[in-house]
Amino acid sequence: MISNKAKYAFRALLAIASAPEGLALTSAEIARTHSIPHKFLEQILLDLKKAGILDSRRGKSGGYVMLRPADTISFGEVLRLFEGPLAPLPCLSRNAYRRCEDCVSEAACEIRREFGRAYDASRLVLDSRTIADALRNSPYGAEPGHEVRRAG
Amino acid sequence: MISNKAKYAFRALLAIASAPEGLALTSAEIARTHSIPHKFLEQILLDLKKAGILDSRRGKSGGYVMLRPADTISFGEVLRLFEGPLAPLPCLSRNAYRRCEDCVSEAACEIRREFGRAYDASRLVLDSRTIADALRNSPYGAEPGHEVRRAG
DNA sequence: TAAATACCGACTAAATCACTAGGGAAAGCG
DNA sequence: CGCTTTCCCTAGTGATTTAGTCGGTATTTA
Repeated sequence: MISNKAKYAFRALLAIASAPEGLALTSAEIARTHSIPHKFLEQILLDLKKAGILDSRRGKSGGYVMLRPADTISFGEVLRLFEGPLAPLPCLSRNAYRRCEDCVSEAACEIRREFGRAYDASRLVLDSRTIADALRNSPYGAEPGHEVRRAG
Repeated sequence: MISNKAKYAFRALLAIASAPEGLALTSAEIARTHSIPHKFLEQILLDLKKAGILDSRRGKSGGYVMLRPADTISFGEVLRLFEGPLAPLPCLSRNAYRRCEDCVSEAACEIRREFGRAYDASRLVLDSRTIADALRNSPYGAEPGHEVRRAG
């Protein structure tokens, strides 16, 4: 199970990415429309900003906008931001490799091998699917403002 | 990351499954040879017994043996035993379905859809690969005693 | 009967989760 | 300037989970 924090981050990102280009959404607005505790959401948006995913403006008519285009932001990247390494074993993480204590041989470890298969499978999805993809296939959702103009 | 508990469970299971048929391994033995805290391992083996995966004998020359054959025990089953539902979202779990609070529409939820893809991919691996599979493909490991006799 | 083993319940210290509290800093408006 | 609105930052807190430990009981076998 992913954390609420990560889930909130995705909700917020999807909202910001699907807003008309240039229009900043405030944390209060997003919190209200998506039932996310406001102060908690502020922290999350801050993290997304520090990660270089969002940009922000202060003061009246301030808020958050996308910094990078939505089609360059994968689910895996965001998930790692809030959950840490996604690998089921430390010895399978590329970013945060750590040898298992008491591991005799990684090459011979059946557990590593089997979980490696599972991890490969899910990583392939998580690291290739982007926020833009998710919005594009959405049955009701708009396409992201950064990619395609809405008809109107 | 999976818990130590689950990792210990896999180590112990693989050890018991690869022991000669009928030979019971004691918790102390497994703990020693695999660097697992003994009392902690006892709890884990108990859980595996309660789940109908292992059987046990008490007293001198007691220990643990497989109850079900190793090729009927998937990694997913064992993992669920110790980690609870594997689904990344409660609304994606078949066994332990729970609606997300504040979910307007599951069909329209982009997060659910994308994580559904990732979960499908890893579930396919985890629920199909068995303890026997893991031992069979092991470069150094023996084949499980329950399946095939060792040459000798 | 003694030793070895599985079985059982309670406890604990540390970490993580899901927030809340209480501000400060900057931008814009009048 | 001062006021409001927003983002920004740090600390704290109660509940839960993790990773065990501790101290024993029950059962089997030699």
